[in-house]
Order: sequence, then structure tokens, then C-alpha cells
Amino acid sequence: MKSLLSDLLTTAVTALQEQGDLPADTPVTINLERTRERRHGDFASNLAMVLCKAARVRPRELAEKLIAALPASEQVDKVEIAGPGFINFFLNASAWHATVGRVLEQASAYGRSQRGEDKSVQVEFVSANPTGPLHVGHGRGAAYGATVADLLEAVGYRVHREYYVNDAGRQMDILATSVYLRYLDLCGETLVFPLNGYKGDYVWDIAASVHREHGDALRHSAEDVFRGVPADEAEGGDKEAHIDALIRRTRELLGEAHYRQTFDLALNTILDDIRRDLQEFGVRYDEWFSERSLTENGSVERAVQRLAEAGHTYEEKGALWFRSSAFGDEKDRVIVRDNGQSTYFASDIAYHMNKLERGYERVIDIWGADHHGYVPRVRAALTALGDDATRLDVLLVQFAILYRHGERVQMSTRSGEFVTLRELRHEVGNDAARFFYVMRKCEQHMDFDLDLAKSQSSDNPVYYIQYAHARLASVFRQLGEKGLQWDPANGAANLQRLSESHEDALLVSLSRYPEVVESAALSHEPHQLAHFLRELANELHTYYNAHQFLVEDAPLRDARLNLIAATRQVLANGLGLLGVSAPDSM
RNA sequence: GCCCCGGUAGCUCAGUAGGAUAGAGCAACGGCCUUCUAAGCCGUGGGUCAGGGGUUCGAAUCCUCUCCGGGGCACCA
Repeated sequence: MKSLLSDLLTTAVTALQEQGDLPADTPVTINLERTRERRHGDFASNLAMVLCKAARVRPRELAEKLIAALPASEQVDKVEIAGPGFINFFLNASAWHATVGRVLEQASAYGRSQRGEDKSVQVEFVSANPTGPLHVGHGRGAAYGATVADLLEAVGYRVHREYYVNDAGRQMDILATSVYLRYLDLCGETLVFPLNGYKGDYVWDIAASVHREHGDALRHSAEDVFRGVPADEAEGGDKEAHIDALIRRTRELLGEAHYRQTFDLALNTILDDIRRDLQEFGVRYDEWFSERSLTENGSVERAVQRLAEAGHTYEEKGALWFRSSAFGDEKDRVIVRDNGQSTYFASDIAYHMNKLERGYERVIDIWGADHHGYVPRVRAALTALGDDATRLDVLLVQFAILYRHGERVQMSTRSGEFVTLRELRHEVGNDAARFFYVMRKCEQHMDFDLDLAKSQSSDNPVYYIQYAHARLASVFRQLGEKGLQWDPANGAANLQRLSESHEDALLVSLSRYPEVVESAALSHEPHQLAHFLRELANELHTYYNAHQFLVEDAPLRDARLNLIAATRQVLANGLGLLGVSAPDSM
């Protein structure tokens, strides 16, 4: 509908250029908007105001010329000049009625498009360290990432969804050590748990598995384990030095094989839990990409080597540095430490190099906002490697701040004090959680009021939208019970009977849906769709209250049933894209 | 100190490639169920778009300064 008008305007501009009313070299972008007010017509363009300088005439004068050059169209009733020079288009009723047929014909495909031309996009999201269960903060990234991926797929992109598993590195060593210390406790040893250790209940569970499998076979006395270990912070020492020494002792005492076994048990137990959690949340992945594999197959080494060969590294104080400041970063970064170990950043360079090598047209990283300082150095690395860093989009999701009883809930994975995503899902339901998370644009800080979300009240907009869908399903059930028929063909032939203002509003919204999906997808803003669905539901509820659908007048009844069938379809399609169910009864 | 995000109704938020009179939900107040689900609908009140300056036909939207809130600035991951 929009593209039709856009074509008309393009034709008019070309005509004016041929007549010499407009310089031929003027760059023209057609800007066409839905109007907010009825009296401004259905669509408006500010074209005359944008081009008036180039044409050297007043906006309204140029608007007149444009209208005169506009080809006639069956869909357009009239075209007016208004205000400072807007060109307002009034479409005729049949143009709007045609929407109903399109929706019913395309059904679940309505709103989908080929805009993405099958280009490939990789979306990496959540990628939380497998050191504990997902918490509500990860939930936002999960819901947001899944929805962005689904939206892109809906508009014709080939999407690859990926989770980067940080299965190497110090945090994982801390986890394995925490498990071992809890295991010793289960064996009957008395020890002081390190401040920096992971204290969650799940660590006890994993320790219990170790104990079930090995009994006391891996037991060493606490005295032995803590021998030579510097004091923890509580005793006036350094907590980092303390935990590092404990990791070293654990490795020594367990031996590489048993250490690795404990490490992997912890990793896999938690990863399995994360997988199950996300799957239950309706979030699916095509790939779980292992960080460790990058080290093991030499990718990290290769990335470092490539940077070095390109002359972008130097040695200082025993470490190898990447000269990232030459590529827009604020300072240089270490990629290989003085102890010979590569840094997490080195793995990340290798990972992003790998992503681009896989040939995706676009690579999207969805990160927590606390990683924002990390963006310039990743881009710097890609540029230094000679890759095209503009293929990478980093979307930063601000934190969700939890409130309970009006007070902020403090969270920390380390301390084990947090609300898990699973708890949230069980308390408010998947639908409410998925919807709630994407209701706000990602760069907006989100206040997540647990009490509100937990209370199954109508405050939660997801119920409002689902209720609209359920009501419509109910109407079609009532149809049979009242002994009435719905003849869709007859409805299609009588769409001109839809002339109430409530019906007009619905028709406009239904026609707008594909534009909303496209806009939400291309700008990575699922909240646009969430807001649209709320408006559509509102229009439906209003219509429902104002008019009876199951009337005696068969042509009118059929026409209305066609309209609400289309509305039900769009509600279902939109909710589906948000990962929310569309129930037939509530 | 530097960097990122935000500041719009009592509360939570939409609205920014400049556009016509700034919108919604919740909360408050007043109405609507013998009729397709009242998890709904209708109505009323509510604003210095944080503040100053600038750009222009036109600024919540762009530029600049200031103030306030959140986050980030590792040889951690």
C-alpha cells in the first residue's frame, strides 16, 4: 500500500525533472508516513517541503505541481495539500478492505517478507559463563536475542543462532575448585570457603555427584589443601592470590586427569541446565560454540600470529601487546600474558575472526551493557586483521534492575544470591516473561517489578493481547453453538459493509503489520511489535464492545467474521514472533 | 578524569534518518454486564519533553554547555 504511493510520487518527481521544474540531479528520497489524524488523510509526504529549495519555489507551489504530475490510481480517492506543504493521500475504502483478503490468504505467512534476500546473519546472544544457572539479567538477553533472530528470519534473512560457551579460563577454574572444596566438606573436612569461590547450592549438588562417584578417593586433608596458600581477604590477605593458590593446589592434589574430570562435570552439569532452561523458554540455538576449541585447534595462536605478522603487536614487560590504539581503541591491550597464557581477549579475536571467515553477511553480537568498553577493541582487532569490521553489529542490552516490595534486589552469581531465570519463568510464566523482556527498547534501563510481574493481574499487557485472541476464538466457537454459519466467500464479497469507524481503525492496523515487522526487524527493536500488538488488541476490544459480530444479517456477519478472522491471524502471527502463545481460551 | 546509556504525566514507558494539537498503560475519579469471555469498554483530570544556548519555515527529536541517575574504564572472564 505504501509502496504503491511511493511509486506514484517517484513518477511525479521524474515528470517534473523532465519538465525542468526540478533540477535533474537533485537526490530524491520519498518520505511517506502514516498520518496520525483522519483529516490529514491516510498517508502524508513532506516531499514538497524537502525539495522546495532545489526547485526554488514555495513548498505549496511545488506540491501543486507534484500533484498535477501524479498518475491516477484506483486506490486513491483524493490528494490534498495541507499545512506548510504536506501532500496528503486519501485512499478509498476498497483499498483498505483488500487487506482482509491478503491476511486470510497468506495466513501465517502474512507479515513475512523477502526483504533480507536470504542473506546470512549470525546472531550470538546470552553466552553467559557456565559457572551457574542463568539469572533474570540473562533472561533479557535471551528474550531479546531470540526475538531479534526470529524477526530477521521473518523478513527473509537466513539466521544462525549461536551461544559462545566460555568453557576455558580462570572463572571455570574457580568453579572447579569450589566444587572440590565442597566435596571435601562432604567428606567431613572442615575448611573456610574462599570469599571468591562460587557459593550457590548447585555447587553442593555437583560436589555431591563427585562424592557419589568417587567416595572418599579424592579426599585430601584440608590442612594439606591449604598448605602454603596465602591468606584470604577476611584474614587481611588478597582474595585473588588466595583463590589462585587454591586452584593450583587443587590441580596438584587431584592430578590433571581427575581435575579435568571435575572441571568437565561442573561445566556439563551447568551447561545442560542452561540448555534446558533456554529451551523451556522457547529460545533455540543452532550452535553452542566452545571457547576451548579455539585454543585446542590453534585458532587463538593463529589469530595472534596474524596480528604479529601484520606488525600490530609488540612486547613489553614480558607480555605481548596488540596495538589497538592505532585502530580507535583508547589504549593497547595485552593478548599474551607474561606467563605465556593468552588472554580472554585473544580468544575473542579468534572467535570473531572465525565468525567472519564463516562468511556471514552480518554478524550480530548481543552483549550486556557492561561490556560496552569492549566493543572498540574487538573492532580494532578485526580491522587490524584486514577484515571488514562494519559487518559486525554489537547490540548492547541494558541491565534489568529487579525490584521486590519496592526495593532493589541485589544480585551476584558469586554469592549465590540471585533470582534465576527459571524461578522467574515458573512464577510469572514464559509468556509474560518473554513479553515483558522485549516491551522496552534494549538501550532502556528496565525496572522489573517482580511483584507486579508475579501478580497475575491485568497490569501485564501480555494478558490483554492474549485475551483479545481468546475472545475471537470464542466468537467462532459461539458461531456453531448458535447454529449460524460463516461463509468467507460471502464475507469477501461484502467487505463494503465494513464502514464503522472501529472497523476502519482495525483495517488500518492490519495493513500496517508488515511494515511494523520489517521495521522492528531491521532496527532490531522488538518493542515496536509489542506496542503494535497492544494497540491492535485495544482496537479489537473496543470494536468488540461496540458491535455485535454474530448478527442475523448474513452478509454483514460474514464480512465482520472475515475481519475478525484476519485480526485473530495477525494477533497470532505477532505473538508468535515474540515467542508468546496465542491461547484460544483464558 | 575519559567513554557508553538514560532523564517525557504521580509511577512504568512509547514517540528521534526534524513535521501538523506530545501519546499509552498503571494509579485517581465517574459510568457500562438478562445480549459473541467485564483479564473488557466509555468518560474526566493530569506535561516547563531535566535546564540554558544554538541551527531553521518548523526541535521531545540535530549541535553545544550544565545538572541528575545507571554502567564501564585489568597481564579477570
